[in-house]
Amino acid sequence: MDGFSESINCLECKNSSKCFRKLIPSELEFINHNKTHIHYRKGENICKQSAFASYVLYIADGLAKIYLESPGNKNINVRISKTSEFIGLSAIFGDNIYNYSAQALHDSSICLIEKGSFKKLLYNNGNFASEVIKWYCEKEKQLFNKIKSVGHKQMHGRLADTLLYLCNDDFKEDDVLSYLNRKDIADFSCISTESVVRILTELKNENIIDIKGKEIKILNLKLLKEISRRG
Amino acid sequence: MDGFSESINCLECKNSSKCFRKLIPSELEFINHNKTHIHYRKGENICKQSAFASYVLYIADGLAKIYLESPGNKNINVRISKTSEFIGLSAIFGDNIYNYSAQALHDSSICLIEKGSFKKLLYNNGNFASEVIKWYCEKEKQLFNKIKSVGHKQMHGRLADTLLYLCNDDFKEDDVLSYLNRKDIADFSCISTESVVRILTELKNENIIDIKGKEIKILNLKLLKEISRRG
DNA sequence: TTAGAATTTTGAGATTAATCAATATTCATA
DNA sequence: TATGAATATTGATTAATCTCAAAATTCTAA
Repeated sequence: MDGFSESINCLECKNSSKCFRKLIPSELEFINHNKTHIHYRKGENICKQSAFASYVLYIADGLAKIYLESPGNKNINVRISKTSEFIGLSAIFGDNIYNYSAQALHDSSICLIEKGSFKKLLYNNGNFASEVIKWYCEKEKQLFNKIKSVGHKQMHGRLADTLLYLCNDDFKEDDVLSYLNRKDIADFSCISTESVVRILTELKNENIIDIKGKEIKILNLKLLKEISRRG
Repeated sequence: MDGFSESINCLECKNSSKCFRKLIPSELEFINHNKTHIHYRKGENICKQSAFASYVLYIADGLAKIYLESPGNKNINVRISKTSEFIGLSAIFGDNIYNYSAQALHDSSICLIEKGSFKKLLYNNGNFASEVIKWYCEKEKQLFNKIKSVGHKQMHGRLADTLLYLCNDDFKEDDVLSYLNRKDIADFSCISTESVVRILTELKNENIIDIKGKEIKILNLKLLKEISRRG
């Protein structure tokens, strides 16, 4: 890791999450004194599944791939997290380890907030804690969708889900696909890389998507959604 | 639904969750005035995925199957929830609908807590909110495990995961399997009912489990865990 | 107790998707 | 820009799993 510390003040942070906006200045000051700030280069691991977790991570500015590791290099990509999102929040109350790994998709600046301090704020500020709960609600919903996709849909439906996720409006500005290869798309869909390639070609031939290298454009959203729905 | 209201006082509730123990008496009194209490018979739906959610549900006494519904009667069983657990917590902040369905496995008594009131308590009591976050942490971890299981493991590994879950010590007193049929086990593992039957027979022949009707006993835990690990 | 319904079990065949191997293309960098 | 490495693509084969059908068993309610 090639990280270096910078002194960025939480009170002046431009990329404050909704959560942090619920904090009063003295609380922000408190966070500010209990965090460090690290720069990660593209491709570096921001956190590793099963590693001891002393910090809650916060993407001050960046883009990260969140994934689960299983024996035999069988990864599952869970989501892409961007600026103003948390990584490893569950470390606060859980087993003290990260439940997933995160990798910087491009150079990213990450805040490491000391776990105990974060916890203290949650106890003292229900408003702040409520925002964190809100965040969990959203993520839980995403995970249910993933389970539905991977649990019962066949390849075409799964890949459609992945494409719909990655080409989602939330990522419009982020050019997410340019940082992902076919194996990444496969790991999102839980199918083999070869199958991804084959189905992408099919979808292209049917004019449902357009492919130029890494770039993928959805041409027929309605049909793609139908493929997702049918599974 | 054959529900009937009872007047059970939250301040005297024997099955209070860890969360509720963080509330002060006036807050419990507040909850008490903003909840109703309903009795569900075995097999009845406690909530339905996509239904409008005005309440957070709390299992005062009971056992429930939590599952995701997909088009074509393809259900996925997510977990078994028991006394002192919440159902539909995410309804508080999400789309105002339940993300999953819940069915009473035996006669169960459920508290319906008005959503707005629950929210108010979260805002005002960070201690309470923190317990809710803790609960989410646990559930998130379970969902990640499910994704790992269903995402890349083959039938044997998935079924092993299901058996390990259902025969878990947490359910020792609950006799969970007696309320589930082969289709339920299949829906937990995301494989076909026929495959479940076949693999159960294999596992029995290899003396890894013992089967007597619905009852399943794990004879060789180490080996079953190995099957789960190998996928 | 018994008939009918529902569930479980077994087998065979069809389908889906992974794996392996070979080739083509792209990328990074010397 | 030339070269090797990494990634992407294609095809053939193999393996995994589902589906369908039928039989056996268990459950339910008259």
